[in-house]
Amino acid sequence: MFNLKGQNSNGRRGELVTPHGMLQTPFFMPIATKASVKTLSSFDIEQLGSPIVLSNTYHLWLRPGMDVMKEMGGLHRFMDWHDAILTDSGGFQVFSLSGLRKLTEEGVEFQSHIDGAKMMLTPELCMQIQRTIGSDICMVLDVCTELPAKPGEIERALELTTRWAKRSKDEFERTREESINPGALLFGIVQGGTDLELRKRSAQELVDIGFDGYSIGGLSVGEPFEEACRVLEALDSILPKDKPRYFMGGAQPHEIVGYVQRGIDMFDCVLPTRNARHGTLYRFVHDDLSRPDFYEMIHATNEKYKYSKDVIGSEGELSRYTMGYLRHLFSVNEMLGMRLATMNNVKFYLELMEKLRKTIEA
RNA sequence: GGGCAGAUACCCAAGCGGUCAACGGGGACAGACUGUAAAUCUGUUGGCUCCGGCCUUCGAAGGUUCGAAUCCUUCUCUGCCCA
Repeated sequence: MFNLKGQNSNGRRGELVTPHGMLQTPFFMPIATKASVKTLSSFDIEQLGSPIVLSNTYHLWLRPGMDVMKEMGGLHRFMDWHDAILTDSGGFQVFSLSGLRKLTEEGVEFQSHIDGAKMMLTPELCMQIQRTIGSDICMVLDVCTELPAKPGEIERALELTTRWAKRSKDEFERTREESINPGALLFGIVQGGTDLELRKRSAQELVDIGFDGYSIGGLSVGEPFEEACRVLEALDSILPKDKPRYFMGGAQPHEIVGYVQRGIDMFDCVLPTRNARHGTLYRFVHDDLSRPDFYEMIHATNEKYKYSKDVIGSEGELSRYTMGYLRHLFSVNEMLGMRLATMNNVKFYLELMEKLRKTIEA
């Protein structure tokens, strides 16, 4: 259930109720693709204050596999995570593993990137897997296309996504009662590339089917920020006001500000966690989020931090260590460096969302 | 004292007459990363540059040659073996 509490030029402010807690929107989800936010424990994420993490159907399906997931009582118990979980469907892997899959009406035939085994992921199986995982917010299996795409490809992907969305919803309802998490939500995924007419069509078809929320997929795949904004603006009047809107896969902090202004309620992105592992840290520079330079990205590995006694962050664990120490950890490839950087960046994104929520309320 | 092997850029290490400012690693430096096949990938790593080149380099000093990191001589240093 979604409760839109207010809306203005700064964005939408709401509450999303899931079986594992009520989430204040807009919010950001750290990514735990393979049942772990890389380098962090569930305890760490709790400490950092995230009420939700995102995991992945395709990856958990391959490993540990659904027999393990079933035996261990679902992902919440498996990773000892007590708050909400959203699972992506594997639709992004249609894009990122495009060399290893074949699309048919029936579903996606993946050639496992691990052992090469051929595995068929259908919209129905995708729902069953997410039910077994015990996800709170499930995604329909969609077809995420690359940009630019060959003529007709975006349209075909969109149409297939819609047909799969219908099948997904039917299967989602069919499996509700037997599920370990019957109160889970199901989101449809809007496709259509950067073609506004296709986008509107995709959204309308999904709205006709009816979902608990609407994801905007197929963005953050290389298109310019302005182009993504146009898509969001085109969708605004079609997507129901009383349902949450989820921008899949993005973005950089200043882009998130722009997307929130255009009505987005939910985000996820690998940038904070991946960048952290690669030594790039986010930090606030100004309080005014309308300034494009309200934050900076620094390379902790840079020589200029060699003798730096500045602490990494202002509070908690991060206030105990210097940039000089962090730089050292990265130079000698000590895992703690990646962990501290990840904590810093996840904290940054969570704080960004907190600031945005306050901006809307003000 | 004698014999053999070797000395190449920050380190290791190719090269054995011209296409060599010198392969490949490592290190160092810089950058990229957007629903995670990602602790990954890319670039730079002698100096100067009007970006066409120019200059100085392969232990040292001489020499041979049109031309040497590559061949010769001597020296210095290192390792191994024999006395």
